[in-house]
Amino acid sequence: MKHMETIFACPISCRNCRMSSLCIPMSLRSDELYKLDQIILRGKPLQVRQSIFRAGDPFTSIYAVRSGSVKAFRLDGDGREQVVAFYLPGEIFGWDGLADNHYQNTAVALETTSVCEIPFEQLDHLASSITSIQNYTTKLMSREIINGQRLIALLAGNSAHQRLASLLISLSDRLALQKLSSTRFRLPMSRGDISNYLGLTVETVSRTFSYFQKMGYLRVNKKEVELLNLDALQEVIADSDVFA
Amino acid sequence: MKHMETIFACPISCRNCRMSSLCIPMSLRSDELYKLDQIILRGKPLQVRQSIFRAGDPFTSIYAVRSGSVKAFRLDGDGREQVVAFYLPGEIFGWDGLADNHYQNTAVALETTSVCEIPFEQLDHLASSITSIQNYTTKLMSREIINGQRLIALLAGNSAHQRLASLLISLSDRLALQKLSSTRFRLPMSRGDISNYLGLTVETVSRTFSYFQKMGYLRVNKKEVELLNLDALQEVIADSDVFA
DNA sequence: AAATCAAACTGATATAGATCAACTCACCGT
DNA sequence: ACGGTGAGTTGATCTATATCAGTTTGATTT
Repeated sequence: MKHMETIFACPISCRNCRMSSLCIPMSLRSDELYKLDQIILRGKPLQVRQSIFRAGDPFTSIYAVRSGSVKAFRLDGDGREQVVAFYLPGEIFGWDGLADNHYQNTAVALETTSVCEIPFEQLDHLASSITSIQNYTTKLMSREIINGQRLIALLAGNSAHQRLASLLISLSDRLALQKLSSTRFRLPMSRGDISNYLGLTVETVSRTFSYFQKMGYLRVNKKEVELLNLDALQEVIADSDVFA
Repeated sequence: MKHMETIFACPISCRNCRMSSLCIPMSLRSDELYKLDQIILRGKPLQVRQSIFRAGDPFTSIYAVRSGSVKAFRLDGDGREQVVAFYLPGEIFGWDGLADNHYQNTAVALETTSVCEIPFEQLDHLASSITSIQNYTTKLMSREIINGQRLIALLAGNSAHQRLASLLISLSDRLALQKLSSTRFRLPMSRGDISNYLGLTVETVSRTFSYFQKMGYLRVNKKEVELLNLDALQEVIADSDVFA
């Protein structure tokens, strides 16, 4: 073991993972963390468009994003894809596979991405002795339900401007959790992914970016964005046009 | 105990509940079911519009619909309500409260409704010794995540016709699980609830019902519907207008 | 450096569904 | 029985966003 550590300059474990304060380790004592660390699989980084799992694959594991980002989508009736979530570092995905032991979604890397694979059977076994793991995974699933419902509300009741503003604020908030800049960042997903996720066309997304820029709310150039006026964006979201 | 049973003509327990084959009991052996039955609270029926819990209330329990039906909605920014789910007999709701120990949604009865309250702390305690309960609740949450994602896909990528057809087919399928007619039933929710849930206006929902009726897909009168051509409705859903 | 290609942006036009307005009907209380 | 109230329906018009049609840009190949 010691030997291994001398070979690999930077052995990867939860202990030295930058995301540990956002991820499952957050809820664990040191001895518990050790046991968790033992079951986690860390493969080589994924390339853009490489899939982590595909809809229909047998469910084996949940995954945590270590670096990079992931989109999850359903294949809808015919073959159209419908993006249902984006995942950033520290976030955990794959719960959709649990209900009937097969993933319902496909998860693919949006950029060069590292994920931690957490075999569910082993996690579940750990959970039976470490209640904080049980509690935490349950909370994670509840959080996923809430996030889904938040998106449902966004899609059912909001304009294109509100939808895009919401996504930008959401990304901003989640980057802040990672101690990264919440105002200047690179969008990991394409305009096509954004429009699909928000139930709009690419043209509308593009025009809305242009509009926000014209209004001085942000600066945008391809995937680089700088949010210049968070309050204005919040206001876009809040403004139900009850009083037009 | 025996005494009690003589007083109440029909003592309510999971054992004689018509929904037991859809609900948690489904996964349990007889001795396990006994323990579950002990912790479940069964209050008097709720009247229309009565709430089971409200957004912000401390999380205590999950709930199973015994009879009647329930809508769950978020309060969005300002005070607008956004319906995120409908629950029918045998279905379980309240998972949104787990993440941070407060319900995110409000749940209200759409008609006279009986629910079983399952105190979560006690359920969780049971789950630590009865693994089938643990497994089943986890699957229920996963199912809730998937249902949310299905709705997201519906809202993001489908027309008014497709959305309403989807809801009707979903209700039909769920009624079939209850061994009720899947073609003739009473909608428990108002046009307003339907339109809110589907991200449409009441007028559009009404017109779409009329259109389906004109096409002979169904007969509708207020809340009574009779589905006359399931295949046609399925086709409405499937038809991506790739080829218009 | 030229050629190719995909992503993003922008303009012109079309349309699904929203909005505004009126009407019907069932139900409720008096 | 009689007005009142709210849910649902239907019609006329409006508009946010889709669709169609380029153009620009930057990356990749040759």
